[in-house]
Amino acid sequence: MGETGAARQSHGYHHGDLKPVLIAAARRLVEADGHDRLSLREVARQAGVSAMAPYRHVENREALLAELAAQGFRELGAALKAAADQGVDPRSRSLAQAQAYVGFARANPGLFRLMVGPLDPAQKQLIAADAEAAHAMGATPDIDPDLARARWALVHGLSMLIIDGRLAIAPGDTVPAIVARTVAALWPEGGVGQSGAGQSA
Amino acid sequence: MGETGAARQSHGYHHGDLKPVLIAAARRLVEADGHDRLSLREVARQAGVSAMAPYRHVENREALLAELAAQGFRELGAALKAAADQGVDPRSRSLAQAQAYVGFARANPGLFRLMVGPLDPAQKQLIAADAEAAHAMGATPDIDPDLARARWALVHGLSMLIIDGRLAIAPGDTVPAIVARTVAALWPEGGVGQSGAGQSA
DNA sequence: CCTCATATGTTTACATTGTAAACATTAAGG
DNA sequence: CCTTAATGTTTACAATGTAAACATATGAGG
Repeated sequence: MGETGAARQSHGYHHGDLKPVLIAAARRLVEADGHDRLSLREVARQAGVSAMAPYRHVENREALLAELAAQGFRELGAALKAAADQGVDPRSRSLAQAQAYVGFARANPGLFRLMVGPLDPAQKQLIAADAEAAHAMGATPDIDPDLARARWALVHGLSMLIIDGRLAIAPGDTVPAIVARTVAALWPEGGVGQSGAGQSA
Repeated sequence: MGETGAARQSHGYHHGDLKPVLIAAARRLVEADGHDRLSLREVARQAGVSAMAPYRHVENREALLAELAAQGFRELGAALKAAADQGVDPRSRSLAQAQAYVGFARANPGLFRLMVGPLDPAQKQLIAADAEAAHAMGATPDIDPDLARARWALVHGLSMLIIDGRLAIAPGDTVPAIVARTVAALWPEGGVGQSGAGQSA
């Protein structure tokens, strides 16, 4: 961890730049144990700080989780935007976004479950903007809202089933390939451009 | 252990038929507050029994949640089976099952999230049979496994988005109607037979 | 009927957690 | 240098999960 700019290095009493450290620790723990098992005291411990120190930077446990969720939505939004920018036709764009969505969920299952799960109304307000932005990124401007909703539900459901290990993956098959074939069910007009989804079997 | 068939009513020291009461209380609390906030002590309190009494009937908190999940999977399996039995052509059968799946999730959101969420490996083993049965009920014997997976993911994702309130429902629109139209996106060959999905506006 | 093993509840005890309150230290600015 | 706000700490308390020891009810066998 590079201590440049704002961070102090005295580290005697005042940490100097604690909040990002807390968030990073929380994120690590959420991935390790799930957001419902996140302990503020353990976060403090990992940050090498007293049990009450986090309360100088977040209102309470829920607020810390909300910040984590907001961070996640910002990252997901960026990933979806990047995916959208790399396709030419609507179909390949949408497939790229599906891969990005599922990819994010697989890379950050604990965080994704937190983002997707129910949250206190107060905290929900906090992440609303970021969540909205991510969703806007995910919804390609289709003519048919039913089709857009179907795509979203499909990709979301696929993500959930995958990260919960409920989807049997045949030996030799890969998740991106499964995503590509599954999403293709919503585009009956021929095969999709399988960019980078190699099938080894 | 020969149970006399019904509950005792002495209720002085021994309750007599505590376990179902505990499970019912737990289920109520899971719906009210979410499974992550379930407190064994509160379950005991609701059952009018001491804090340690539940441990005579379940190993620990996780095991109680696992029993709840298993019960949920049995009910979901029954609902899917009933739905399958009431359609004639494969398409209306599958739509009925989709409605049953989403209907179950909407009727028992807390339980559904528990069933769907991650569980200790030990407890997962416990509910595996019931979960498997429910999934088998949900999977209509299609020729194409990709299509079957797409349907499952779609319905699952739709359920999650709906119970988490992430789906805007236009005034006058209804959830069953949305389900019907969304699922129809996977059957491009014309409109589905909208059995019982009335639009109230 | 009496006795007793067993199933079922209870009380006590302890470690862990979230968080409020009061105290301590440091950084920054007059 | 002295004050003040920001940031960390210690102390304290209530709630939780759960282990251990104790209590009682209930059904089987004498």
